[in-house]
Amino acid sequence: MATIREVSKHANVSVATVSRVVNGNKWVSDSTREKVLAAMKELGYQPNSFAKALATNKSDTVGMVVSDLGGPFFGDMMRAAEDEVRKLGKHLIITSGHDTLDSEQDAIEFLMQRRVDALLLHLDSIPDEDIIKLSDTANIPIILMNRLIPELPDQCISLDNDMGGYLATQHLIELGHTNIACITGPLFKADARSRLAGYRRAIEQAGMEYDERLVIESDYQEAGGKASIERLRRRNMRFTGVVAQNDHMAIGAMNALKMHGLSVPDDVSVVGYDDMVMARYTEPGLTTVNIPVAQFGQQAANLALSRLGEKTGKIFQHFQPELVVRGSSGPAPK
Amino acid sequence: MATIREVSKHANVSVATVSRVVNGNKWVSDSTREKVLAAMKELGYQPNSFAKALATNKSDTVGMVVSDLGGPFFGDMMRAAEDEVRKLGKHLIITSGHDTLDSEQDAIEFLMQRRVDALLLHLDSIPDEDIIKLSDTANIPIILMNRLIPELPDQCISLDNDMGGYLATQHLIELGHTNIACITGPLFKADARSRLAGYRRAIEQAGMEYDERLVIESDYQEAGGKASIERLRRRNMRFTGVVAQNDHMAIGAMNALKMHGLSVPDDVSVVGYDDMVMARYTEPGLTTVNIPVAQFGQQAANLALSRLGEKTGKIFQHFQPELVVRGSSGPAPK
DNA sequence: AGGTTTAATGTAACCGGTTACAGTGAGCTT
DNA sequence: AAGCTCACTGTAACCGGTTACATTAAACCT
Repeated sequence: MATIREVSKHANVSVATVSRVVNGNKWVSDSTREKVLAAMKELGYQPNSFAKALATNKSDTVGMVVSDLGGPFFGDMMRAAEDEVRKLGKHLIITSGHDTLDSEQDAIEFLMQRRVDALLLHLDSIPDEDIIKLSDTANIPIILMNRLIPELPDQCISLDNDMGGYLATQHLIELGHTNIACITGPLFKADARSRLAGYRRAIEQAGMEYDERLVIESDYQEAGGKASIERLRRRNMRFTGVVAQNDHMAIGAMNALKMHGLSVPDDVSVVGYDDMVMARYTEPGLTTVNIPVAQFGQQAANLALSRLGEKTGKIFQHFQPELVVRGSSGPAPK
Repeated sequence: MATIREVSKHANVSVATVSRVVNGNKWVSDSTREKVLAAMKELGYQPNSFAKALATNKSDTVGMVVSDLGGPFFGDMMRAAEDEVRKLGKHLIITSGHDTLDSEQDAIEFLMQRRVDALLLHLDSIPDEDIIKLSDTANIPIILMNRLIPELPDQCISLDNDMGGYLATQHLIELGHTNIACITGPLFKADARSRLAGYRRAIEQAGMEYDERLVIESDYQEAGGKASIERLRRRNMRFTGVVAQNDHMAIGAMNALKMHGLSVPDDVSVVGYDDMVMARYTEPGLTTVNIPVAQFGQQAANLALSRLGEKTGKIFQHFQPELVVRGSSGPAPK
């Protein structure tokens, strides 16, 4: 692999001149530039990115941590972020946090050691304080995706989860439902708490009473959704609507309801959250709340790049969810 | 950020000694090691990976090119590959080839410039010859995923697509179907051709005649599956079974059949290929051919690592698909 | 005691770029 | 013609590690 010095010998110029040509510095005469370009082409010269990074202390690399490299949710986010980053000739290094505290910390350390220029983080387990500390000590832009940390408002790309919970619940209320259950994610997660708050707000605003017995804390898994229906039945709670805090649980709930001979949506309406691919394919199609996942990735990347002074333009940081109505929700039975 | 020289001053030793401690070289006395470790901790020393890469000409990084960062197919592959790579303290850099020739070449060039230690490639558009050339010139391991290049058999992780096509078709034959249509992917792609060959083999082996009019070349998209059913009907072909070469097209086909008032599987049986997540959620569940996607990623990573001499053990390179029977296939109607 | 081995450590060149600074010569001013 | 710009180019230090080789001192022969 040819080095800059070989190129400089070949073209009869100094290394500084070659470097100038490579980096588009204007203080090079046309004839010299030609010579250098010819030599570069002849030797198949490719600059060594490590040497460059070492000398400039910049890696032209953006790091991203996601909870899970699989999963359609993150796929769209990664794709969108990579598009933005590569437009500027930079790389995206993606690592997985595997949804555990250790692994998330490990992933961040990994990327910091790689001296990424910025960090796009989707974290589930690391608490706010640690992120704030990281943001203070690391002297690179740190962007949080799908999370709102009050102390770092201008580094967050977030969704109004309260509004999402509200929309889902309000939809069922409008359809005439008066007994609406809620299956939540783990309530130590902020998004689950916000969605629940939105549910409660809708209930109370409609003049109904918030009944804790209709709320089941679950785990964001399909099996959890199923189990939640069983728990509701064992509590002898009457309900004609179910707001699940994600699509997995909603699908589990639908299956459990069917298994008990109940029809969705004739007997019970079900609303999900996330609008994952399968929501379109269930029978009936799942009414759910859409999250602009690709936007998260895109705007997070743009926010980071603008922090680095490499990009200008408006950046949207706070997104509103939208209700997607399909077949799983209908008028309340008489 | 502390450098190795600062640490060496702090511990009253030379840089060489610090380097030895960091890299676990045994020619260091216990007392010195203690001193150095203490100094490292005190200064919060983190080795600069670029300096290391520059000096050793190794990046501890494996590059991966996938067609699409979204899509459940690649998610599982990436996750499995990352797991393996990180077990050895290395990084996976993933870039997207976006399913186009230019973009795939670009992604490879990107990664080569980053001096990755090995390359895991899932390529759709780059022809065999170019890959062979790349493999010859690049002096790092190049591993192909889900592709079999005859000239590079020991660098390929592949699936027996012929067998997959055969299994799907044979399944319908066993159920008594005698008129079985096939909806293929773009036939310039090798996997589509192999799957079609398997279809034909099953048909002919059962003593039936291969009828070109029952074969529709499509595009691996849901809309394409739908359109293919329309074309079959316009051709006035009678069929009670459909073998689609991926799940997207199978789902499109199912929807089209339903739209024409036909029941799946009572009137027409449908078999897909890939066993994507949604195959479980359609109504009825989609009978399909499973691809061990995670295995691809895992074994590709292991193959690369073993080529680098960093790992030993058996590696599986050639996989057999398996039929997953769900509700979309049933006995042929009388 | 002198020579040899062995363990532990240090010195300095090197990896391949960037860039501050110095230097050169042509063209322009006065 | 001397002085001054200005455009262009070169020299060499530097980024932060690795590692071949030199050095040192203690231990172990015979």
